[in-house]
Amino acid sequence: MAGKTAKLRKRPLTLRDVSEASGVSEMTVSRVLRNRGDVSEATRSKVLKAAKALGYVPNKIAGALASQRVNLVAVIIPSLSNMVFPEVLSGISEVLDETPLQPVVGVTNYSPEREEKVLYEMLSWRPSGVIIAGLEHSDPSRAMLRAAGIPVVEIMDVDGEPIDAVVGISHRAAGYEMATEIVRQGYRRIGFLGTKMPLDHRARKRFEGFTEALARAGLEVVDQEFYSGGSALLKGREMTEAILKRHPDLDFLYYSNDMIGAGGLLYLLERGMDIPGQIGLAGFNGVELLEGLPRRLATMDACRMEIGRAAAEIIARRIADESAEPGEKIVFRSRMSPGDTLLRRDAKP
Amino acid sequence: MAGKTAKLRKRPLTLRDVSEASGVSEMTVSRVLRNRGDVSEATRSKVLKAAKALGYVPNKIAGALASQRVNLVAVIIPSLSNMVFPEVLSGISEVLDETPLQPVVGVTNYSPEREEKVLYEMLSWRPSGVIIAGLEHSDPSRAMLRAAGIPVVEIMDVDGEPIDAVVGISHRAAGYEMATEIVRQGYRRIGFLGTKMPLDHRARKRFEGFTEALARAGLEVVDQEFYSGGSALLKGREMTEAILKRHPDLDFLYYSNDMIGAGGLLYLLERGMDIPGQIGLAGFNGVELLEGLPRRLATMDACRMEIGRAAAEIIARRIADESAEPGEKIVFRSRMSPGDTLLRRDAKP
DNA sequence: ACCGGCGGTGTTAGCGATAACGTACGCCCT
DNA sequence: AGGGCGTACGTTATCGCTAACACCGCCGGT
Repeated sequence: MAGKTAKLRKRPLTLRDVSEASGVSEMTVSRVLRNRGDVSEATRSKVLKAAKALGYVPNKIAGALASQRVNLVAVIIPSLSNMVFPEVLSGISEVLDETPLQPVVGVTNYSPEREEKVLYEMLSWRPSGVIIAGLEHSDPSRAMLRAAGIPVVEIMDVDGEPIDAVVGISHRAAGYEMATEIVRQGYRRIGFLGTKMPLDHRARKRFEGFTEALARAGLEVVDQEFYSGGSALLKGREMTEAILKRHPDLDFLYYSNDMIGAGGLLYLLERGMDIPGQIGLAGFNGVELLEGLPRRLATMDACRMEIGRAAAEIIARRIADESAEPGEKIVFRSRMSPGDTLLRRDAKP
Repeated sequence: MAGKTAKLRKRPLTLRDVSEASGVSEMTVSRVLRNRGDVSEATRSKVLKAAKALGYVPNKIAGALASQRVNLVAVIIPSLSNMVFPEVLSGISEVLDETPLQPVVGVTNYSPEREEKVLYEMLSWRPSGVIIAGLEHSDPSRAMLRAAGIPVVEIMDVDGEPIDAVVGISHRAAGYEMATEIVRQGYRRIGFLGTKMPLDHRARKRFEGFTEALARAGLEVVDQEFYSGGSALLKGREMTEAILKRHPDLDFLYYSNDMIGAGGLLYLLERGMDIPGQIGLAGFNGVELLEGLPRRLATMDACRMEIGRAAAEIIARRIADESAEPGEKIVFRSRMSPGDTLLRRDAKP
């Protein structure tokens, strides 16, 4: 019944094998496998049967070289353990799933050198487009992106000079808005807790926007505390303890991300602090995790899924239509969610 | 000074452009760019200068086709939002970074159909090896993996029939061991809370091992509660509330993962329950997050990083040395960490 | 002086697929 | 009957790179 199906072969299968097995030319097999061009139903099924029997998997390497087309989109992000990026990725996947395009992910660990290397590797596969986190890249990286001659979408952040298209939120504005609200609610002695990473430009921009708004109100950050590595939740606890030890009179803590914010929240609740009366808290990101906490931490949504979707849509459009305009810019508005850790004295009655 | 560097070109750059710019043959350029074969220092630097000036990025598609070598390792996992898999990935990356190999990730969302599709796509790029989560695959998937003629490492789980090599822990044993300890500590009315996913075979195996150990002690799970989707932490709360409403007399809750376990823990602490006296809790995975919680949840480590590393090492070895033995099997031992939510009455005084 | 060997470079022939064009055949219409 | 046309295929020529070998000085040993 069987055939030479599972036989251990030395030479890998090619179109030729399928063509011989089904008695038609390689070209016809190629047409069948790609659903392109006219093939009669009879030969189509004959070919498909042969291909399946042999267990043939087309060689996209050869296909891509011949057709000068690669249905890959390079997606370059700093980290996978941040929870932010997997969400962006699923936004991208959702959109690309409806197209022939496929995302390929590269991770830079927030290192410009690695970014450059990863980018080089990815571009050497001649992807049809690039989605890359951030607007800050090394000169060689920018040069490569420009020279690649493919659509490039920089995501997450819009505060800077894009290479081509850009989709994101203004982190500077997000920090500004949060500080404004904090001040409006009457908090005055404000501490900041964040990552040590000088290369997390988005966290930096949030902080800059934050201090700018404080300055406008004649305030400045009373004290700061930084961390790197380790369990963010635990670090949030430790940093909160440390900063309050130095300044027990702080009445607000602004965390650069929700995870350390959550750690701080748990710590303060255990201490029986009055939140948000005695002390207010806020983070950034709107992570799903927060929903299960004893109190909802004040935060701002980073629009992760939307950013992913929008970026993928730009890429898809640009690839489908060569003449589409480059340089598109989409700015999402980060929504504030005050939760239970920020006073809510309404401005208007 | 400049040159025709950033000129907007129609025809993409090829080796030929570099070879013309530097006055040597394409072959020599190829040798320089790959650091292979003897090239004099003079021509080497000449070529490198020209390549850099042009902004040339080699075309791996053509290279791979010509050399019949692709330094990609397909990594196929069910999900990125599970935290487990990013850790496995970093284990893999760490090891592969020391080799010419590069991981390429595909995500299946726990769907066998998607797994099959993703696998097909990846194999069509002719990777040098495959690392794939789980031992359960559709027949066509197994056939493809076998027919690919490349090293295959199935990871996470060792309870089943591997295709080639396998690296993981026994989830059945992990469930068994946890149940044994729970019983040994005197708990008797035990509830189970887990995911609804019938396709998470590892969670299922843990549960099977768990009930088997209970059966041995003449016990069975008193009640169960399942969820799917949404914030795991929140679901953990809700499920805990639900199951205790039905059975207020439960004295132990076994969660199929740490995240819902953490939700349950927070819920019970708020209720002022005596943990682990009145009720004990345990999860599975050993996620970093737990370190920041008010109490340390009892859990078992899934050896994620080690699994990633070991799998990558097998792949690297097999690719470096064609004659290396296939079918290797590495079983890690999942370590129990009783934390603060499981009584600790030692067996021996 | 001759030869072998070696470092350095060029030549030739694919790798496995697809684009573009070519051809055979049947069918309808005049 | 013959022209015109559309369908269903086959042929040929790349795509950009590398393996394998050929080549060519130049060196030192005998």
